[in-house]
Amino acid sequence: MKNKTFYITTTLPYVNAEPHIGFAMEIIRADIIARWKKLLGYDVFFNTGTDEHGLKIYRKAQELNIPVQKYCDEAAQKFKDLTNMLGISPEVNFIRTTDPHHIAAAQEFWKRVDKGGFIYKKNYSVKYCVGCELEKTDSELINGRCPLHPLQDLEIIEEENYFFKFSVFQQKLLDMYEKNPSFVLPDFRFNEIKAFVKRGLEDFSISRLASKMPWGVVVPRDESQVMFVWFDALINYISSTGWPDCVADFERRWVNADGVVQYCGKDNLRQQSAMWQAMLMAAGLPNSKTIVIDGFITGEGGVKMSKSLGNTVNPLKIVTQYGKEALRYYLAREVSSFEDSPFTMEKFKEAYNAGLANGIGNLVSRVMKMAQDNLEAPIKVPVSVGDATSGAIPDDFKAAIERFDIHAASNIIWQHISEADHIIQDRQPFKLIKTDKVAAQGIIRDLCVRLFVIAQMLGPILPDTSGTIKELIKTNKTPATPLFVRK
RNA sequence: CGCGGGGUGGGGUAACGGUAACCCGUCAGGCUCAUAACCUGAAAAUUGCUGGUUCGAUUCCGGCCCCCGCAACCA
Repeated sequence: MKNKTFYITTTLPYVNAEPHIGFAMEIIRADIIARWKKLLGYDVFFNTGTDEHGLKIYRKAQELNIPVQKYCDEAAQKFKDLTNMLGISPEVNFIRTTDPHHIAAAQEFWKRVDKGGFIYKKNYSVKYCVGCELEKTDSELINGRCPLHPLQDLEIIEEENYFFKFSVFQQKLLDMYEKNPSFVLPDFRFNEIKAFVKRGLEDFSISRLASKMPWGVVVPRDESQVMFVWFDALINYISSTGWPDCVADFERRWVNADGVVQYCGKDNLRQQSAMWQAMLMAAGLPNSKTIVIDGFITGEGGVKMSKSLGNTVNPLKIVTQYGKEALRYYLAREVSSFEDSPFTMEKFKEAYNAGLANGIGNLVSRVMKMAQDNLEAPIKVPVSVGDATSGAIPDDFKAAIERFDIHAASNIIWQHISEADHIIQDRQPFKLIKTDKVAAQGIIRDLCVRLFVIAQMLGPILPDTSGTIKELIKTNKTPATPLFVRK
């Protein structure tokens, strides 16, 4: 029998800035789901990568006075390194929008959309601030003026661009939403995008003049234009599967997959759940199946993180200080699955001590010490540790993770940890062993089984810790050093 | 009347028609298998304000106040 397949992707971070905690959260969550599905026996295709075209990157490289490609190569390497540092599944697919295959795919995609009659040319006027030397959008302006240079009049630059007929997809999108009642999660985000589409859609420009900004995918049959970075970047979700060359892979990984999940932050709601879906429709390709929207990690007091406020958090620094499992723990358990959540180093340390050092770490030490000293042999554990259907994993945990509520799923694990601590306190096997060895051994074996179940659930979230615990149970050893040293 | 999210003990969150649960912190006690860990108990919330529905609302409805995103090409 052929394995069921599952597709999951993050958005591709734009390489004009250092990796930030928000993206770390997104990719860790996607990884948790990917690992979970793998545990269930799915053939999982897990995609991430880097978005490398566009004006901002072009300018950034110019500022640094290095070739754009070189800048992108270095930046992409940084994000690749990040995936290792965060303990992301090693088999993750890493796509770069500058990969030749992706570029070819983007051009093929364009051709199909064009063939369908959804691309046309028209004048596009850009508001340009000479002071900033940047194009400005209306939302950036205050009273129609650049807030940084309010005395200067904005220049209006007219250029001819290609546009995508987004407007004609309003009803098709609404119909698609209707047919897929959980297309966007959580539901309040789904409502938001529905309301947005109902208000009416405007066509958007999808190219730029190559003479002004050459760093992009060349438009087929018109070398004077390059694709606007959004358009090309979104296509990665299918070019990564092999489309259009390997149709078989595309069909297996995307078209016929049992799940096609796109994880993204709330700032990406429109792009993922409306624009990209319309683009797929225009190219005659099947839609995604689920879009999961994360909240933001904020600074103290719910304030937005920003460099100017100095409240940003570097995920690599945390990994260096506390380890990747600690960061994964925090992002899974302490951060709301769908709403904004604050982050401070103080909170992080508290959570680390409470959940990891005092929680799972301490429990492993106390249970395995008793087991090592009082059991003649390791307990028998389910042979196939990867078999999540064996009944070892509680149903409520399964349900929570299946609805992408990683926070709730994590809480269930820690309930089990607390329960085990209570059992030790109430039944005192360490004392009972002196008077009724058989009974005490029974309790200790039961505790080992409970610990094994906990390790099973921990698998997708803290893969290393899960493996370590299982190994200790199998060899009936207490850890030589604490799993998580108290900080 | 642009759209959406939120206001719950000192901090962070949960619940959701029947007087509030959890984590951190504080205080007192217990245990000794364990990482100054673990367990028990205590102090601490009129659940933003205000009307209404109801036998009963934190939970439903209306009004108001405040905070935060988004408001289209911000990749």
